[in-house]
Amino acid sequence: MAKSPKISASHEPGGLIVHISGLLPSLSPAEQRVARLVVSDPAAAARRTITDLATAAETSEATVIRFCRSVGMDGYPQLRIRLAAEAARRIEPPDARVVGGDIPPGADLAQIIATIAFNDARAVEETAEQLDPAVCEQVVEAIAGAGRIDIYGAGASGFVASDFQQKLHRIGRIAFYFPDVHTALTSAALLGRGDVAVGISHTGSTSDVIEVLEQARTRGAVTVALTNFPRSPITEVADFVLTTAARETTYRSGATASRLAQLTVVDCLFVGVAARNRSRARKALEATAEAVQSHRVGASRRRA
Amino acid sequence: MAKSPKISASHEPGGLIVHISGLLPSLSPAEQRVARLVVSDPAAAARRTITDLATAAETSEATVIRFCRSVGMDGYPQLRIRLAAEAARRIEPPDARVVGGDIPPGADLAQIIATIAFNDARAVEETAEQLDPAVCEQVVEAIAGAGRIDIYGAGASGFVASDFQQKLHRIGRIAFYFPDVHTALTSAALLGRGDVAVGISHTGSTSDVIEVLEQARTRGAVTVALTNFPRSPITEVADFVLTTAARETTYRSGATASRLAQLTVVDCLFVGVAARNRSRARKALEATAEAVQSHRVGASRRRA
DNA sequence: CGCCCTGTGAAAGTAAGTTTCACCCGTGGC
DNA sequence: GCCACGGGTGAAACTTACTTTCACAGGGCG
Repeated sequence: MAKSPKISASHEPGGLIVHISGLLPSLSPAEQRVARLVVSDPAAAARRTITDLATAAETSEATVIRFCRSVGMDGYPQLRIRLAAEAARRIEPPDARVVGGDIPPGADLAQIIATIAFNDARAVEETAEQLDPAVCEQVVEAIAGAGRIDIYGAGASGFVASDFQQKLHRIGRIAFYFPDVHTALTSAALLGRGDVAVGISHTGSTSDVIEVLEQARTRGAVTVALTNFPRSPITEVADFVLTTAARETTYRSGATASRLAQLTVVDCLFVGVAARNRSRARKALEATAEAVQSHRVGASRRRA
Repeated sequence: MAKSPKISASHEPGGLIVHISGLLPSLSPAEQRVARLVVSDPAAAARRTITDLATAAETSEATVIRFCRSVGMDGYPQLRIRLAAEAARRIEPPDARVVGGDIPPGADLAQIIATIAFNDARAVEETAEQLDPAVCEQVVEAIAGAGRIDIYGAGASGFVASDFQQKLHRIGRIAFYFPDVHTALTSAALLGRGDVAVGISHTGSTSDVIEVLEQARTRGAVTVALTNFPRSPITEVADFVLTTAARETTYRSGATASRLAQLTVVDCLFVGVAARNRSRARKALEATAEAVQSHRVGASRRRA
């Protein structure tokens, strides 16, 4: 009854390595040698061929196979991939990323990259988490049914505004973005019921944007604010408020996290609007995609 | 040894899957079928034998081997264990989120938001993981020491280019961005040794950008490419190649993920450059921050 | 003393992975 | 329009890795 016929069948929950070291004493001497090698460096073992491992354990391939069966594997290849998986899992303590923190003066580039990426990704995730789908829904509806959409944003938020404008345009919505305050004011004055005005401001305190949004509101347009600060002035002139969740580290990070968060929100709105009218949006997108195709080189393969 | 003399050598630190999806468009059709299978379910692929995988991809074993070589592996067994390791690391299938996938037609807004945020955050994370700090370092050095920096980008990548320009400008570097090809070409022609040209193109196949970058290179400038595809044409005219890792879902997502990834890279470079000269950058940033302060309302509290 | 039983490796056998090669097909020159 | 060319491909030959078989060595026990 002893060992040859699969001992613990297929159930080694705690992890393969643990499992193996657990039944190490019940193995035959030659198998134990194999087991010790495997346990001491699973990753290395996974890289070896069966012959290689057998030699290292001073035994034959047959014994290695027997070992595989003893620990519940079908054969050597299976052991190998399980080992690789195991080894991969038991590494990487995600080191000391400074959550939302500053970047230490002596940091090398790899650290900087890790920190930035971590914060950026967090901003995106957290923004999505706290986004209110109900509000989004209403905004989407307003945009989808709008006669015209004006988008305002200054400085860094201007990029986002412009991006949003371009996106909406590509799916056939009539959208405008104005880099200039005066032009924007003029445009806002021409809005009316059934139109939508979107103001983007990270701080929520950019007077230009607030002013324009206010103008739009008095004209009867639905106003939407996108800001990081739920109680900032801009929210007072907005019918709907969408917030980002970027804990802007310091000025050093160039405010990219907030930008990413804004873009994510814009993307959600965009997809929401596009989803309202699948076929039309699809057609429009395909047409615009085709239009730029001619500016690509190497049409043969690298079409992506 | 004829055709595939290791292109991107041995550096796919971020993760094999990411690496493969980046390479995907540069693969031959049959190899692409294999790649897609592997990317869509690495764990399953790791369990298959080469014949099995070949059959599933409707191709021959030979092609699978070719695929292995194309992505930098020695052979199939190596791919297998790497895949297993990879699959193990990326734990937990985060519920029904369609990783890199499309958004189902019937999805409600909450689902859409979750999917988008997930993919966006992933793009940022994976991009950071696969960024080569050594290359970044060199690029940072070049930019930090450059007499002048030209940044090129068309369409969506233009926003990123513009953002980069603005960032560099804010820390006192002489940087330009040209929305127009002809102006850009003119500018490139005026570059020389000690200058840096950065070309941004998600596909890496935007002829305008490639052309301009090439021009810059012949003039003796250091050329840097930022693209999602490590083997795209743009890499041929670049001294340094930085890649993003956005598995662009469909056109529906409006290519935001790739934008975010690009911005993250730009942010890293920016912070890297800024870190090179802390005090000067700090002073410049403070000065520019002050300059826009007057456009804020409610100065008392919301200083952020 | 000899029997059986376990552990073992050599060798044979099978399956997996790899290389070679000829074919196809699209491209570009003549 | 023809032909040479070269990349992409799979069939088949080949090599290596894995698995099984088998014979034998040693040790306990009747």
